[in-house]
Amino acid sequence: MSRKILVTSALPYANGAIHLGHLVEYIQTDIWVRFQKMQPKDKVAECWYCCADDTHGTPIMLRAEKDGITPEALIERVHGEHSRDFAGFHVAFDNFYTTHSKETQDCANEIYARLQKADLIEKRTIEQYYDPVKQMFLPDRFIKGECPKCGAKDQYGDNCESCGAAYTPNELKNPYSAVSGATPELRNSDHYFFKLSSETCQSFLRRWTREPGRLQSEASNKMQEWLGAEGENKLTDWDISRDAPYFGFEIPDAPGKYFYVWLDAPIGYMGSFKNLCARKGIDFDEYFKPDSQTELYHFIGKDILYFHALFWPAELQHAGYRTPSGLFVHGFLTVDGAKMSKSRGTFITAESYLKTGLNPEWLRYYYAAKLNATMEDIDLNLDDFVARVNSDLVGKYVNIASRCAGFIGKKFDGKLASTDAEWLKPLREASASIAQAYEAREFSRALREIMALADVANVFVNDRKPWELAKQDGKEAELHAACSQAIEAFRLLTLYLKPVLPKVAEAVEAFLNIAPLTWTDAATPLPAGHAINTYSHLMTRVDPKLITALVEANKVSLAPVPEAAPQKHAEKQEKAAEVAKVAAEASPHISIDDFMKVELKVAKIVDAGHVEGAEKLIRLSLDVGEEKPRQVFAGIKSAYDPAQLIGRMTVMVANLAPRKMKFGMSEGMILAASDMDGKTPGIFLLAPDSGAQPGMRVK
RNA sequence: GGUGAUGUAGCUCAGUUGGUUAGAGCGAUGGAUUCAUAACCCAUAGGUCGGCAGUUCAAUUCUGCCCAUCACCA
Repeated sequence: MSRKILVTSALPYANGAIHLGHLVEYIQTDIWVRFQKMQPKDKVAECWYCCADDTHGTPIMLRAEKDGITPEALIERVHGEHSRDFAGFHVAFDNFYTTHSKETQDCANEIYARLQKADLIEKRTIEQYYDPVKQMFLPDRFIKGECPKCGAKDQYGDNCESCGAAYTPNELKNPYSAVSGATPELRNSDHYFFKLSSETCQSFLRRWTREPGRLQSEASNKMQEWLGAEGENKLTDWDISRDAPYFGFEIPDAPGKYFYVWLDAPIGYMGSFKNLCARKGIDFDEYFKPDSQTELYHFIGKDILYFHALFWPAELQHAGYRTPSGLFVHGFLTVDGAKMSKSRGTFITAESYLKTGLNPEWLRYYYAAKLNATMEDIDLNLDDFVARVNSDLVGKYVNIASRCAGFIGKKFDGKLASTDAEWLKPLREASASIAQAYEAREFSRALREIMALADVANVFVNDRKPWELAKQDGKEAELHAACSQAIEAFRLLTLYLKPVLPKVAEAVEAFLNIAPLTWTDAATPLPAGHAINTYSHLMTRVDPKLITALVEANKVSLAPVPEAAPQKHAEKQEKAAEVAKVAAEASPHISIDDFMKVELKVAKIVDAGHVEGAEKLIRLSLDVGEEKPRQVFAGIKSAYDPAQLIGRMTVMVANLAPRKMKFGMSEGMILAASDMDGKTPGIFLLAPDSGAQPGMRVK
């Protein structure tokens, strides 16, 4: 049966620029889609590629306010920027829409209504911080204050970037609103929850995530982790509503309540497709009805697997729609082996790449050469980028046409001889395995294979020595044949590279004077007598100076703390990297004050026991002269038997931020010595001399 | 702390259902060549397959532990 396929890429958030990290996904998807579109209709009847800007949520609302414009104006401006960037990298959406659309709203309302009917929506009252000045409830990331554990100032409401502790906003000391600076107050509010913890969702997801083809094995493992063991209910209900003021869709019959942005984001896929259907006369229901025979694939990054593999299929299933055929999850991009960094200039925007004058197809090729079907991160090594593009694309591939076309033009009036030759057979037959690699998203394998064929073609030209034949009388036919065959090889290589290099392919089609190449054209050689056009160079080499310029253009001086805006994945990463960098550059010495911050106390082990399910941990109860003994988990199981520990004295860090662990709270840390290089085995607990009493300060 | 992943030549990556000399491309070195925007071709060097232990006649490949990096969760 002929396939009908709908493909999506994740929706970029409408408050920031597209950068090279985003592009991994869009280029990956675009290559896959272009490959599908090259297939004959009896194989792939249609393949649609939909995406949209993700336009809702508090950050958009506040950003617009800061810029002094309406959210609608903001998202329209960003939509223009995003469209420009995608077009610049030849990402060919069939529809790049917006979640702020009637279609998305209709779909969201419909899904919500059906979930209500299925008894999967529940209203609950929750307590949340409210900004009395701004008159709005504050998301966690908009509440700042002092870390309850280490006292660091200006920490976000969810975790401390100074000591790493995680907590709830209510625990922050001296909290203030990052929006207005006012002291927030706790208020009650009704919220709507999607009952993800329900039996029906649990059992459905357990089944769904295990079905073949849905998820890559690593993603599937991850899901098992989130779902927990059979019978174990690890999923929690999902808060899908937000209070006004909020930029989004108001929930029907719930004035002042809005759908949380993450509810309508995936629904934006449907909205975008619905919009496309209306314009192209496609049958929307054929794609989204429960027993649909069409295929639906979402390309996403591993950071949003949670939303796409849990909420999304559960929603669709229980709202009476089909679920995705598969999720294609990719890893993150690193640049020169490290997270993208603004201070290093490796947080590279799509716009700056194009403006610097780099060819987008260089990047498409480089990414493709690195991409496979796993969730592994891929690294953009800038030196490697230059070397690889120059040698593969210019040195090998383009060179074949460049070294033969001249003879055809000058000596044979641009007309080809027969291209029927035995040595071209393997090149033609490679079509099947290359197609298989593309289909399986093993792009790196596909390109390795293609480049090996380019080597074959170059060796062929070398062996035939057309430059010598050209000087000898009576060798015209041989020269004609050799060059024509090499041109045919070049045509095949172009065909195979077309999903990756659409613009080069277009130029080659013009040069060869042929119709747009499709996958089946591999079987039909250029006929004898076919006239080709004059060759003009198809691609230049990467000038390393451009890379230097690009990095310079993206360098941002290590600015003070960025404004309080919730951060999408990459920025968050980038920021964490900066924090780590600053920490690493700190002086090798600490002051006495620093040391005194650590409160060391003598502790008596009053109880000790094994921890079920932990390989290294022992649970300790420590008397430090306080009312109640402290519970501490220590990774010393390999060296100590709990029974022998009871009654012993040791030293603990008493003011370490308590940490919630799988097995309970750990309220401190005991001190033990071990060889950091691992040469001498063993762990050695510290103990005070006799006479020390529980609770004594150590300094 | 838990879970998942990754660690193979200077760089980027293949590969091994355990089996004689571990591969490719780039880079380096030497040669050949001059049709091709110095591209192409041939050759050479370069690896204790992260470390330690175990299973085995045999381990880079299996198992365990450790180390490093990344992510997620708590």
